[in-house]
Amino acid sequence: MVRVFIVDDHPVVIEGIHSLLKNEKGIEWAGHAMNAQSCLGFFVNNIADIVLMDISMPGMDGIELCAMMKEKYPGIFILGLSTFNQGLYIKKMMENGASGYILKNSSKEELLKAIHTVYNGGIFFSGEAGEALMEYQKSSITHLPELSPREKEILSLIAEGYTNPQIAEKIFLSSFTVDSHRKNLLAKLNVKNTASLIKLAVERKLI
Amino acid sequence: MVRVFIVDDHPVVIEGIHSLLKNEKGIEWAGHAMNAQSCLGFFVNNIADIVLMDISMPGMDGIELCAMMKEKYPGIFILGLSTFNQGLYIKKMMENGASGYILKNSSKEELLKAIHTVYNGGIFFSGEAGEALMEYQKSSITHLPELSPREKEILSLIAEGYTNPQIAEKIFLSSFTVDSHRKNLLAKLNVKNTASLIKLAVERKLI
DNA sequence: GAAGCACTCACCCGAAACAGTGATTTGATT
DNA sequence: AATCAAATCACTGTTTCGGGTGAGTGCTTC
Repeated sequence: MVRVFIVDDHPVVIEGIHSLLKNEKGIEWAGHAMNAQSCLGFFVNNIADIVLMDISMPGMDGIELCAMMKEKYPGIFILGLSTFNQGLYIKKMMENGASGYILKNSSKEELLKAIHTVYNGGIFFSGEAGEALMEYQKSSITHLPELSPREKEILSLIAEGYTNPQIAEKIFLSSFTVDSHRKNLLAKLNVKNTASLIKLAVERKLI
Repeated sequence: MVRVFIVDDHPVVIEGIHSLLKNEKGIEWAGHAMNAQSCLGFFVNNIADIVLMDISMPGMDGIELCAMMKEKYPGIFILGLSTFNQGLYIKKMMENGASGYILKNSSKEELLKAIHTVYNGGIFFSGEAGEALMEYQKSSITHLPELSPREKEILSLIAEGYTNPQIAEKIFLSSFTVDSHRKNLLAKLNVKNTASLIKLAVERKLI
């Protein structure tokens, strides 16, 4: 019997997850709290195996609460809970001892899988959250050099499919100049051709 | 019976629209949420046909929420809701799959017309921004032609920055063949060069 | 069996991109 | 005053891209 507790400031989420789990065998509903203080209060006299914890809450957020809970009760597994993929927060929560992270709009199957995985000492990420974390790490490792206004402008025009001579005509420059900027873009962003330049630019929202 | 759900952080707006619709035959009040999280929570266990969605909300805004909702529940139609013509936001919301947009101070008649239009798969706009955005919607609705497996493979390799000869070597083809596929990609997707090809591919998640 | 599509290969040619090098001007910073 | 970065322009190559055209194979569909 896995005792599940939930901390979330949104009644609908609590209700939603409660109703997903209430008839599930092997799962016992330990209770819920709507903020960090209530959660800490609950665990003075009670216990649970898994805490589903919202990452963003008024007052103390999930990241802090996660650290406190793991310090006081190292045996309790914490599963981060959020509506959207935020690589940075996911990473911080993991650093503070969480065992995984799922999206609030996960399916019942995914939720149960997460709970059982974590209960058995595993790590669980819902697919999209895992991707977000990896994406975050990828982008935080290599932080991009600043592009000058002119370079951004030309980058956008390249992405729209204009050639050097066309760009030159459009913004009243020599095509040599456009070419220079283009080469600088390749060098600055450390890519070898237009294809990878545009891929990087779109993925990293440079345009 | 059209089931209508509303997401808005202003109680007055919820109450106002509720009272406009509650005695309307053919309309069923599915419920309301005051933020994106609650909305997503609601749809874990419930369903609706139309979601009236405020464009600007604390936390996750309507634009993000719209994208998530359409991804998870493609059959639900979303109608943007705003106090005035916010061109940029409306455009983004349409890009994320909304079916239209109405002003909060619309008349009952206009509201009903919007609901029924959208419920039947149409696009509805109130306000001056309507015409321009309809035009926009037409172009973004154009669905992309299917790419063959080989084409997808080569598209990915192009995006990774490989040239034709490099791709040819990598997958044991003649560089002429790779070039043929490349030209077919440009033709099929109706773009004029590598830059716009890759931009389209990344934006539309072809790779 | 004809038609259609995916996949393959081939060649020509002009345009564009990429590499390398070097230079001047201007405005901000120190 | 000296330095630095951004922005501008120029020339010379080589490589790659992109347009056009054509053709053979194999597999599926009608």
